[in-house]
Amino acid sequence: MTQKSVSDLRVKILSALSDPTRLELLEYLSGGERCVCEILPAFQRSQSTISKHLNILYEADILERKVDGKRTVYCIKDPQVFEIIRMVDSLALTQISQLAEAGKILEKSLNNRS
Amino acid sequence: MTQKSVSDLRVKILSALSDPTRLELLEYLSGGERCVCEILPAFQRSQSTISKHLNILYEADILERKVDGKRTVYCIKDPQVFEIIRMVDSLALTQISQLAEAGKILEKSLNNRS
DNA sequence: TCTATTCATCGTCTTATGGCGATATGTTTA
DNA sequence: TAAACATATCGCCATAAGACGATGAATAGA
Repeated sequence: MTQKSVSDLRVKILSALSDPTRLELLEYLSGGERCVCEILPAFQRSQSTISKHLNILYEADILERKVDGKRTVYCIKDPQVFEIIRMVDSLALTQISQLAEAGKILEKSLNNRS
Repeated sequence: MTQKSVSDLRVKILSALSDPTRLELLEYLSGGERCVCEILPAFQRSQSTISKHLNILYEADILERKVDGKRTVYCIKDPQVFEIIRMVDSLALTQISQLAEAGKILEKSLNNRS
């Protein structure tokens, strides 16, 4: 049973991370906890949209939420999530540099042709 | 420009990983390169579906593809992708154990109540 | 050359996702 | 208690994504 839960959670976490707005939200929250009214002006999205995104990250257990008076404060639950993102970036960078390398080789062979 | 590319690729990679079938495909391919006709019987999905999933992983630069006669062989391009998945699992496990911990505490307090 | 095999792609359907405005809910403040 | 504020949620639309069967294209073998 735990096995199934882990693979479900795995997909849930990865799905939550696979959206540009949510990645920006995480980056924004890397500076520490913020209430929604602070977050909103930093994003060019409607309040309902941001709220929904925050909730998706919360449901995936990536964000923590605490209600403080009439405000709701969100923060990163486990900074390990940034390690994941960094690894993805690292993979992406490897791909890009390989592409650039291929580009150079291609260019060189095109020049040699003339 | 590279900046935008990295964040695009980041989302592309994460999206590619956020599907249970594709994660299973990666796991299956962790044993080494396989042609599609080997992969198919291992999955209860139509040929077209598997082909599409493989293509998504290929487009995200996670899989490599080589045509060999009438076969197409897929393999993991960079094993670092498994590091990413392991980190996600680790995050998921932390969440589950925290949940279990909370469950115990709740149970204990319920018992104490009686 | 005809046939079978292997795989990608297309068309279609259904469901999921992201976006928004409007509305509901709870909380301070006047 | 009324008004203002802060958020979540609802209902809707448009687009994306996953699934399948059917078709297409390439290769291998008879």
